[in-house]
This record gives sequence, C-alpha cells and structure tokens, in this order.
Amino acid sequence: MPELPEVETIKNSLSPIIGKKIVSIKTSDKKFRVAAPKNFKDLLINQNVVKISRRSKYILIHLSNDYILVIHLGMSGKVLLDVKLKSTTHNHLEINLNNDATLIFNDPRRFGLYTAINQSELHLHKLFKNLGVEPLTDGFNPNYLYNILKKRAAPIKSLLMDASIVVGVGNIYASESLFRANISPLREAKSLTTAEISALCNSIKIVLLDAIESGGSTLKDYVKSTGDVGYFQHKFQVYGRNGKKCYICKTQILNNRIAGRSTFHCPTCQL
DNA sequence: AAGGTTACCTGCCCGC
DNA sequence: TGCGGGCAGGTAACCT
Repeated sequence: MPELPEVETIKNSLSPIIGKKIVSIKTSDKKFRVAAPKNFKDLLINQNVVKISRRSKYILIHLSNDYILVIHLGMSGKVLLDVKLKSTTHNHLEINLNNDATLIFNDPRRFGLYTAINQSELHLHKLFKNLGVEPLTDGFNPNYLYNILKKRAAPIKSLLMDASIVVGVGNIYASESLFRANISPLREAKSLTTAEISALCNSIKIVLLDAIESGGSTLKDYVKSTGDVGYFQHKFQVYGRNGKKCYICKTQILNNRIAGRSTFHCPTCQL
C-alpha cells in the first residue's frame, strides 16, 4: 500500500502511544518474508514506547530497552490504533498498551513484515544497510542524483524506485514526480540534463511534501492508524489516469510497463 | 554489474 | 452465480 507519505502519515498518527507501556501481545504466527525473532514477545513486553520514527518505508517504534519494533506495510499493510476492522483475519500483531489502547498490524498479502531489532544494530541490519538517502533531506540534491544517474542506462523511473539510491519513492510518486518535472519515465537516466535533474529533484520533494500535507493517498482501503483516509489521490496528474486527458494539454495519458510496473505519463508534456 | 523478470500472497474487478 | 485472468501502493532473489 504505502509509499513515504503514507508511512509518514501513519507514523505521525501514532504519537498517542508514546510513553505508554506494552502489556500484552498477540501474533498470528503466519509466515512472512522476514521472520521476527523467537523471543519477539519477550523483547517487547513491559517496555515503554520512547519515540516513533521512520526510515525509508519502515515505521520504527523505539522501546525503553533499546529495541525497536520495526513494521513495514508492504503493499497491503495497515497499522491501526483503536480502530476495529470489518475482518480481523489478517491481524498479525495486536499490542495492548497500559492505557487500554490496542495497536494492530494487519496485512492480507503479507508482503510487509514486523520484527524487533536492537537500536545499535539497526544500520547494519540487512533491511537497512543498503538504503539510500532520504528524499526530504539535504543529502538528496541534484549533485548527488547526477553522479549516480550519469552512469546508468535504465529508465529514469526505475531508478527513482531503487531504494539503494533514494528511499520512499514508489510507483505512484515516481510517475507523479516525473510528470511535474516534464520528464518521460522512459528516458535513459544518463540522458537527463543537469537542469532536468534539478527539476526532478525538486519535484520529488514537492510532491512528497504535498502528499504528506494531504494525509497521503487512499487507493482502495488505505487508512491511517485513526481509520481516516488521505486526500492526495485527488491531486494525481497521471497515476491511474490511463486513457484520460492530460489536465495541462488534453493529450491522452499513456500506461507503459517499466520493469514490470504500470507507469503513467503524458507524451506531450513529458519528453 | 546492471537491468529485467519472477516470486512472494490475498482480494477485487471484469468478462465470459 | 461461478470461475479464470489480470491487476494492485513493495522488495528481493534470480537470471541474463
């Protein structure tokens, strides 16, 4: 489900659990691509939530024993605080806190994960050690991007979704950022001019910030931990608009498959 | 080594 | 109504 804006929105909505203590935990014991450690519950029980942060598309819930409850939502994951779902079939984590609140991690497709990692080992962990820069930091700038893109022949859109280059940009925001920078997603990365790279870098930041401000994008049933929906989907210029007219020039929006993913763009506005 | 393809899962929507 | 196919916001293992 979520890209950076959705994960950031969910993270922010979890602030009510800061300072609360974990009193009980129920897991589904269903198989995930990354298994939680055997002593997962022991690592969490009786610990206080110290703070909540985000790295890439991972939600990090920092505990008083220096362990971090790590949650990734994959394509279909949700994190809910005191919200009842129609079906609890895919609840994999139910965490009860000492204020009677319940945190739920629900994920039908199980492309996400939950685990506990010691704070001191996080940056060495296989899930984190190859992650690139955060797009909303100064480390993500035209110079950084140029030095990587100049050597690469892949379509620019594929590289925007490569988390070893820049994290958090998924299939929606890659298409939306390229539209706003007037760059075709099919372009060879190394063919981009420095001016185009600057525009793209800027577009990515603006689109992500705008989406965060809108509470993320709700496609099917994306909900914040409060159960509320996001609104950025109403601002999509190209994503999912295959065959519809470009809002700028009225040309039909195209859907191409790039590295196995649907990719939307306006062939007139984006060159 | 880079880039494309496939697999991992369930649910939903569409056409027959 | 039922079934099969295709698709879905992510990631990583695997092939050229």
